[in-house]
Amino acid sequence: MRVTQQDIARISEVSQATVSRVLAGDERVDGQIRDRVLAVMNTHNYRPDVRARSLRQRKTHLIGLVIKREVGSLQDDPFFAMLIAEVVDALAGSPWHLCLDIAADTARQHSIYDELLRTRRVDGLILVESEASDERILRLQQDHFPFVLIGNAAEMPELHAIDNDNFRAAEIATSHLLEQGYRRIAFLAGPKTLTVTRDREAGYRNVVPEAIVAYTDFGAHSAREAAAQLLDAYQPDAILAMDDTMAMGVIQAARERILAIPQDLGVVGFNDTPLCDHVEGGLTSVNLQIGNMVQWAIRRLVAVIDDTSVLGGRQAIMGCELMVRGSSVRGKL
Amino acid sequence: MRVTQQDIARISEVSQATVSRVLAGDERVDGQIRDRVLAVMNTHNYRPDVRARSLRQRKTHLIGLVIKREVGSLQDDPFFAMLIAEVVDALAGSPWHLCLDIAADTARQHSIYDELLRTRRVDGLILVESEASDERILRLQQDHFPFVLIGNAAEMPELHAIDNDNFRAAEIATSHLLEQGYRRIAFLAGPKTLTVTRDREAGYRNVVPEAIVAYTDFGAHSAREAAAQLLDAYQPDAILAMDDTMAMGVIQAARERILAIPQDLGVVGFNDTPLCDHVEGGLTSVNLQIGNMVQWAIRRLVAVIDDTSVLGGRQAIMGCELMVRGSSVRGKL
DNA sequence: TCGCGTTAAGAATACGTATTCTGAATCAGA
DNA sequence: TCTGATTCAGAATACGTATTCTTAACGCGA
Repeated sequence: MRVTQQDIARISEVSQATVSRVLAGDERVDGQIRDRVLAVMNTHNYRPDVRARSLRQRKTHLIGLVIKREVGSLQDDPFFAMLIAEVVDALAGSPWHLCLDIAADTARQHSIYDELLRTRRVDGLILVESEASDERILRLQQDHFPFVLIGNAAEMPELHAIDNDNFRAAEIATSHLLEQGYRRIAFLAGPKTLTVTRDREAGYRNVVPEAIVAYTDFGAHSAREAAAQLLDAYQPDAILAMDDTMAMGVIQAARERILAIPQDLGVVGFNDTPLCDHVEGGLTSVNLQIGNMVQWAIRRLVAVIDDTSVLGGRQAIMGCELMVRGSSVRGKL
Repeated sequence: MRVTQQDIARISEVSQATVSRVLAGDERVDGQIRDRVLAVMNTHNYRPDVRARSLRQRKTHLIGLVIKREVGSLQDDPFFAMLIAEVVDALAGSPWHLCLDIAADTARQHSIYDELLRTRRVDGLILVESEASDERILRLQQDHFPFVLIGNAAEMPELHAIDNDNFRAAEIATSHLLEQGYRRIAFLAGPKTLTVTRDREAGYRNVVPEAIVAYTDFGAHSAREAAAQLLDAYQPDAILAMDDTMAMGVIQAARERILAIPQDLGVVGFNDTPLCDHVEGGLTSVNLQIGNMVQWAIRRLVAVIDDTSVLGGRQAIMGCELMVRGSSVRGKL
C-alpha cells in the first residue's frame, strides 16, 4: 500500500494539515514538529501524490509540445529532435514535465486538443510551425489557455511568440552565396502557406538579383525531386534550401547530375543540424539558436501559467548565425 | 469557469452520479435520460477533468519513456527520434499519452524516477538501453511498478522485455561483408557494459575469421576518432559499426585517408536510419524493426498496467533485416 | 392484495492534498 | 489580573470524479 500524508500524520502524531504545511515549507510550523515530520517522511519514503496535488491545485505541471507534422518527419529532420532535446533539457530539474504529441492531419490535431487541454491534462502548450490563420490558435485564445508560439506571429501581436529573424537569415545566407561568386541562386522553399517560408523568401528576394523559387514539401525526398527540376529547368549555380534535410536532397540531385559541390553548385541549408557534418566538406547552414528560443518559450509559458506579470513585450526575435562550411565556399571567381 | 459533472447534472435535472454513469456508458441508465444528459453535455461542451479522474481511478494514462543518454544524442542519432516517433505513433488515438525524459547522469536519472513513479505521475515506464545490472530495475521491481524493457534481459526472465536478435543481426551483417570479399573486418563497438554491445560482438566473432574490435562511445565524433585509430593500426578493409551515426564517423575517417567506399573500405551500420540515404551510394544497415518492438512494448505495458493476463512469454525477440546499399557492395574479388 | 425480487436513480463517500476556518494557548500591555 | 492580540496546530472542507450504498418504484407470482 502507498504511504500518504494521513499515514505520516498518524505516525508523527500531528494532523494531516500540518504534514502538508511541512511539505510546503510553511514558516509557521514549529521547528521541533517540522523535524519530526520530516524524519518520519524520510524513513517512510514519502512522496506526495501528484494526482491528488493536480486536482487540488488545478495544475498538472505538464507542458504539452505539439508538433504539426507527419510523425515520420521526426526521424527525417533532426530539427525536431533538436527541438525536443532542447525542451527536455530546459525542463530538466524543474517541476515541469513534457507531454509530447505529433500529428499532421487535422482530425488528429483536434483530438489532441481535446485530450490535452479540454480535459486539463496539461497546463500549457508550446506550438511549433503553426500557420498564420491557424484555427487552433483561436480556440486556445477563447479558452484563455496558456500557450506560446515558436514561429512568426507578427500579425497577432497579442500572442506570446518567439521567432527567428527569418528575413534576415535568408538575406545573410543569400549574400554569402553572392560574395562567393554564385550568380544564379535559387531558393528551394517549403510550403507556401507557412509564414516561415514567406519570411525567408522575402529576405532572399531582397538580396538576389534574379529570383528563382520552387515550393515543395519538407523532407529529403520531395526536395530531391524539386531540386532536380530546378537544376534542369534553370541551371542555377547555387541553391538555398529551407532546411538541412532538404539541402541533403539537393545534394543527392546534384550527385545524379555529376555536379561538384561547391564548384558547380553551392548549397546552403537552415538549422545547422548534425547532418551538416555528414556532408563531405561540410554543409553551410544557418544556425537558428533553437536552444535560446526554447528557453525563452518555456520561461514565458511558465510565467503565463503562473500568471506572473510578464516583463518585456509579448514577442521576441532571435538572431541567427551563418555557419560557413565547404558546400558554399569556392573562393571568388 | 469550467463546466463540471455537477453542472451537467443540475441542468439535466439528474444526479451527478447519473452523469458519471452516462459518461461510462453504463447500460443501466434509462435511454431517455441518457440522451438528455448527452445532449446537455454536448451543448455545454463538457469534457471530464482528467486530474480528478486520475485521482479517483488511480490512473493518469501517462506512459513514461525514459532514455538513458545525453540529451544531445537525441539530435545526433536518428535512432532515438525513430523510437520516439514510433511511440507517439503507437499511442495515437489511444487514451494514453507520452511523458518523455532523457538523461545520462545518474543523479538526474534518480530524480526522474522520483518524479515519475514515486509521485505516481505515470502509470508505467518504457526503459531503453538499460544495462544488465541496472539498479533502477531493482527499484522498479520492488515497487511493483509496471515497466517494459526495450533491450536484452535474458538474465532476468521475469521481466517483460523485447529485444532484437542482436547476435544474429551482427552475424548477418558480417557474413554479408565476407560474401562481398572483405577479409579484414573490424567491429566498431559501443560501450562494453551494454548488453547490446556484447550480443553483437558475439555474433560478429562467431563468423569473422580474425576479430578486430574497438570500443568507443556513441556518436559520430567518438566513432570518427576510434575509426581513425582502427584504420591506422590494423588496416581493415571493412568496418561494422554499432549504428548508422557511428558509421558516418567511420566514413569521415575514411575520407580523411582518401579511402574509397566501398572499394577500399566496406561499411555497415545498424538501425537503417534516414542517414543511410545521405551517404553517396547509400549506407548498408541492419533494420531492427523498431516499430514492431515499440508496438509490442506498449501493448505489453498497457496489459501489465491494466493487469490483464498476459498471453505468451514475458520476453520476445524481434527479427531483423539487412538493407544492402552501396557502402558494402563491390562484387566478389 | 401482499410480499419479494428487480431495476434505476439519488445520496453518500472516498481518492490525497491544500487551505480556510476555528480554537486553544501564549504573550504583551494596562 | 484581565483583555485583546498573536501564534500555531487541528478540524473541516473542497477540488471533480467513480462507485458503493440506499431507497423508491415497479412487476410478478401466490
